Amino acid sequence: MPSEQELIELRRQKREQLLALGDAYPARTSRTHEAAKAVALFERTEREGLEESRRAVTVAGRVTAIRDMGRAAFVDLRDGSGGIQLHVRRNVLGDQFGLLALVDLGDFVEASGRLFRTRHGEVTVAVTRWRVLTKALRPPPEKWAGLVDVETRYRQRHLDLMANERSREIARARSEVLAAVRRFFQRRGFMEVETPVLQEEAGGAAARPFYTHHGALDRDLALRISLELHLKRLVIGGFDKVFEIGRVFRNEGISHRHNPEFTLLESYEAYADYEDVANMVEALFRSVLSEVTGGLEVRHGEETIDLGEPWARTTYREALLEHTGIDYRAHPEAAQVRTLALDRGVEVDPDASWGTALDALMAAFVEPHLVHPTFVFDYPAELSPLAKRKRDDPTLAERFELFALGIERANAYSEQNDPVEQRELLREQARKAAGGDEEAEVADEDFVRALEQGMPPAGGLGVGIERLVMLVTGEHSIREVVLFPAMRESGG
RNA sequence: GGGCCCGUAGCUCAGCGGUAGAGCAGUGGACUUUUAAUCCAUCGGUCGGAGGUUCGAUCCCUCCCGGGCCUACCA
Repeated sequence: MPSEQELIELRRQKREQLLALGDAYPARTSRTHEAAKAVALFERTEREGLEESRRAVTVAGRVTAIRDMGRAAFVDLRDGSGGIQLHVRRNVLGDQFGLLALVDLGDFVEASGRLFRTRHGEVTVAVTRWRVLTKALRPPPEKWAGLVDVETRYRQRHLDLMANERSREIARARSEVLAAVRRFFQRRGFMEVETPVLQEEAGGAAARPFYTHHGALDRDLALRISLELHLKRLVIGGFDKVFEIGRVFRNEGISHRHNPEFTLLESYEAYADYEDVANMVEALFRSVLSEVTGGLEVRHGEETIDLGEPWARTTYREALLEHTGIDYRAHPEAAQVRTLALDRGVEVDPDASWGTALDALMAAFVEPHLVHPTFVFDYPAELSPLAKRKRDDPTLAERFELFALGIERANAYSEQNDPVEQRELLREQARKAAGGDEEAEVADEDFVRALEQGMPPAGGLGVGIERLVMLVTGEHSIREVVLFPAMRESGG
């Protein structure tokens, strides 16, 4: 019989014995204190020198260690608040001491008794009564090295969370980031909304969508790739400040920076432009960072950056010129830019457009250097079909991206609200799509029709939540900040 | 997608041509203030899968499956 099966079989037998004695899975517990609260209570009363310090408590949690000394044992318990130690003694517990033989690592138990401090100084429950709350059939990960195997950590995240404090910290940080983002927008008078995930056409970004099928309607539907087009319709409808935090899906490669589904934050503010949005982003990031970490510094490997210092501002043209010596105005043909890229060892598709080739240069030579937070303003209009053109230079769009630690963290526009121009730009994209360009955006006639109703000038923002959580936690793999990252089918 | 690396006990890892080891966990025993408890004994393996080379393969070769890092695209 395989060893794992033996381990499980032994635990099954203990479960049977527990059931014979009463229950191995009682529904009701009588916990009076979380572990951390019990310890704090003891420490407080102890400081005050009260006799009452030996207060009786009932705690409950998962057994993480058992140190058995024959007629007595120490049992470590952990609940959501932290841990506390139990001391079980034969002469105190009598018959109930025998329960120790049926308790394994990973089980949940409840224990009552007075608090005391051991010789080594640990606050401990002197157990007078205890019982099993949940019998676990599988053993927990090893206690010292913990769970290291990355694949198991991602596929069986419960084991990872059980074994690794860091994983629990990251999960909590993500939750706090989301809460802090919501507080920020709520304070500024934004309304949180929810828009459809299933759509006829997936628009608002350049990405390949996933498709699914609606049975009753017998119709294929796309999963959204952005939130943009619906949110703008809400602005048209009269909601001046809206935001959504929603899952979007992009049918592209999986990597340490890309998960096929990720959480996107988008906000739209009427009567604001991209300069206003830039100021807001700065405030947003600082607010989130200080609320979650208590400071404005971020450590990432060797690098430490201080988001409290003024953020750099440059333009697409200046940044490219500074880092590559290329002024794209001198090279208006796609073929010229492709040659420049190839000359510098950057791979570009032979039929890459002018903008795509420029972006390859940006990604290779500029972005990695943008360690301290840097706004890059005024993208080539060709790359930004949903952004308003600059009045004094129609080849540029009122768009910025924010970079920090070499990675794009935010993307924003003064939104295009001229329906005639918008329709023309989207038709151009449609022509590219028809010509086989998978990156082209899909024209959405319903959206343009809505624009014809009149959209006030508005500033829009997009932030990948995972990217923000990675910034806050200093993690460099998206899989560490997504609880259940996409994996291939398990095999081998 | 390309390059490099990895897959051995439930977990963490050694071994790298002669048929598999340690620690933790488990089991039995000693121990009533331990905390990686300690001490003694002991159980536990299709060495990711399939082929090939060889007298003999966990080890060398090929393919497949899964994973990681770097790189590319995106957010």
